[in-house]
Amino acid sequence: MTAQVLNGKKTRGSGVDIIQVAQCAGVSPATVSRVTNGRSTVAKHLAKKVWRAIEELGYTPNPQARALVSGRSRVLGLLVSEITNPFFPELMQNFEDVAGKHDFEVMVGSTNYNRERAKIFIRRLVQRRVEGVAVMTFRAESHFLDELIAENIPLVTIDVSADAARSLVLEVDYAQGIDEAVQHLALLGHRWIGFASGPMPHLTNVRRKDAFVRAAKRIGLAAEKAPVFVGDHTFEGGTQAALYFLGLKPRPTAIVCSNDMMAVGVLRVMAERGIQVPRDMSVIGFDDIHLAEFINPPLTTVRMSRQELAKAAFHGLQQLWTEKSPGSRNAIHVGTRLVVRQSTDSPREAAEALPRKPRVRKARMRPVLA
Amino acid sequence: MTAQVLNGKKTRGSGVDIIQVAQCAGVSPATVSRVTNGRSTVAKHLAKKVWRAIEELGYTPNPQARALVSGRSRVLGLLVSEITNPFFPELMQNFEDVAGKHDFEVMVGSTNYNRERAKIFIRRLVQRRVEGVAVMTFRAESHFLDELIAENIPLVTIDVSADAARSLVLEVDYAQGIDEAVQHLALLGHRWIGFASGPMPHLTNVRRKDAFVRAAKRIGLAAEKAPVFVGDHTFEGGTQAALYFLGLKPRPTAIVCSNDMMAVGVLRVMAERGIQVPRDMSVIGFDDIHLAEFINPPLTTVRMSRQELAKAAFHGLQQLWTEKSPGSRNAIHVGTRLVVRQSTDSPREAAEALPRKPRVRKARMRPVLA
DNA sequence: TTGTATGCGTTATCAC
DNA sequence: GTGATAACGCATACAA
Repeated sequence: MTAQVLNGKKTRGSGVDIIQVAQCAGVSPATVSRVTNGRSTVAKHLAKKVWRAIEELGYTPNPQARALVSGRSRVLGLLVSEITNPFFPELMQNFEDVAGKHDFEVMVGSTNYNRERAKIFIRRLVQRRVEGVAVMTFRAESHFLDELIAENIPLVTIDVSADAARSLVLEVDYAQGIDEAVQHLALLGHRWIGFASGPMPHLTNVRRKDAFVRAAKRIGLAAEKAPVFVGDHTFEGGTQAALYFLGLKPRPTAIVCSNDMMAVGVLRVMAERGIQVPRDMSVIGFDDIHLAEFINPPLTTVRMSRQELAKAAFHGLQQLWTEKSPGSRNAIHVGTRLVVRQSTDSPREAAEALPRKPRVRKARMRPVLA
Repeated sequence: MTAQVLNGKKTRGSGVDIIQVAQCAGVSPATVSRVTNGRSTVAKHLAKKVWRAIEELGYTPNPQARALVSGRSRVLGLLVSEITNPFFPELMQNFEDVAGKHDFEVMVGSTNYNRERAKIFIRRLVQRRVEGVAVMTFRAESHFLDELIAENIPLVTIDVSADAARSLVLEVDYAQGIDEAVQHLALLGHRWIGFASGPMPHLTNVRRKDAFVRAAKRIGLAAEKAPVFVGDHTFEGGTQAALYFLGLKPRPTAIVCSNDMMAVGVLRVMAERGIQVPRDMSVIGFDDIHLAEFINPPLTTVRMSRQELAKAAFHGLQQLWTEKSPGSRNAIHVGTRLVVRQSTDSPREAAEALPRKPRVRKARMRPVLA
């Protein structure tokens, strides 16, 4: 029963429109519009009166009318690959937060690695006239994006450029965190480290693996033949990787995983086999999903900041909006870093085998053979 | 370079409007509108021609224009309490899927138990003229909803009614699954079972706890003094609960938790103390979050179906839309059920103490004292 | 059954 | 700086 009828006219929703505000403030609708849009060409005292009227009437501009006349929907798209992967919800929230601060709404869609789902979602995006899309899918499934590209919608992707005029790529520095991970292990005394990779055609996984191989080489460990198992970034992939490494003749003393879910799978196998982590085997993940600190033992992992990623994605879109010529565009850099928890330690036989670098950060190095 | 200029007029976005379609099909705009809106009052052969024109020109109706003239935004709101709780992303996806099938977009917001966040999000909802909101927050924070109620926006809540004209409540049948859980434990031979509750003023937690107490009573176990620890539905709350139950004089042989995160906390404490689950302690969770099957050991838990919940929420809104008189409205029922995994087993001393029901489903009952 | 005309609430283009 | 006024793209009341 909140002033549903005003001026003999039914009011729906917020009910009050720009004309009523104008009347109440004693100005023209145009001036009200200028005020709500932050145009600086309005006299102070008039703006004041307009704001007062807005306050008094509880006026909120109608977004659909605005969008219609301005051609800008103030809606963004966010495409992720699987919402059940804890990495993404955090990313979504951070993206929505930045977007919201700039008065954008965001449509989120999870492909679940399903081509059809992606297509349907993208269709919805163009139908709703989104002003930009962040494709946070870590896959080069750019054929999904054809419709977006055809509509000339600004696009921000990860790792691999969309090959479109109005697009921009976020370059994740995998090497940074993976270097830290390998050095961390080397310092602990590990000399034979396995890498559980994600599915191989995907660029992001190639990069993670290459970063590992280079890091291992650089550290002087495992020469060029660091053992690599190609999994699929799932829990099951992790169990398979664990089984593979456990079967190796000289068994690795540590496993670095291409993502956290695989690390969780590895942990499960170790637990089932009675192999203590980290005493008998060190494990490192990648992503730092929420779960990483709740699993047993808490997972040492490489963190890729969701907040940084979200901000970079939004700013990338901003860049594309304000950009005149699609020329001088440079990729946006996103860092990674190691987070040490409790799934890494010195290997049991390490202390005497490697007496040369006894100094390890914390006092977590165990006494010999104890 | 996709037909950006048509008829000497710059086309933006999908570019083609209802008038062009009308011309192309040789009918009036009104007829095109009737066709796209599925009005049955259009002659078959004309509709055919219209569809052909739509196809040919790649026409998609402008949602903002539609919303403006019809007064219906085709946008819904979804409010959850914390996006990092794996329960919610699944719920979100399911809700978006149902909504999407009916041509609705959904704005999701996570309060993170932060009053200010909720307020801000709700303001955005009314500004965007959402047609309905699903409040899946499991809390009676109805003061958040005042603005929604004042705008007379259809509201679906969980457990506790919003006390608004156009609202409806989803009644989750906690007792159903919790009964199953307690009976499952009783069948395994447990007679002294602890309950780790969520924060107590909240109705949902009261209901879960009451369901447990009643189930325990009904089963004839633990008389009326089943031990209850009031935690806070977080991982830490779970560790505290575990410590509490471990300190009890006759130590419970099983712990039922009010949600999965607490169960995960319990599991962690058990692991740290070297207490084997399920051999030395059985643990049951509630929710069946994704993580439940990946934790060690996989968690026996009560599943509350996200899909069922999402569908119920949407159908609730539909009901509110089509409803004439806000009278004959009945709550929507949502069930729960036990999912048995590997965190439950017979207590060690059970077999001789309770010889009466030796038959347990799978062959998971251990030999006495082995 | 189909077409014509009006209006939805706002921004933008002009004059002033 | 400020105010009229014409779009924006569509649904719909009404006329035919």
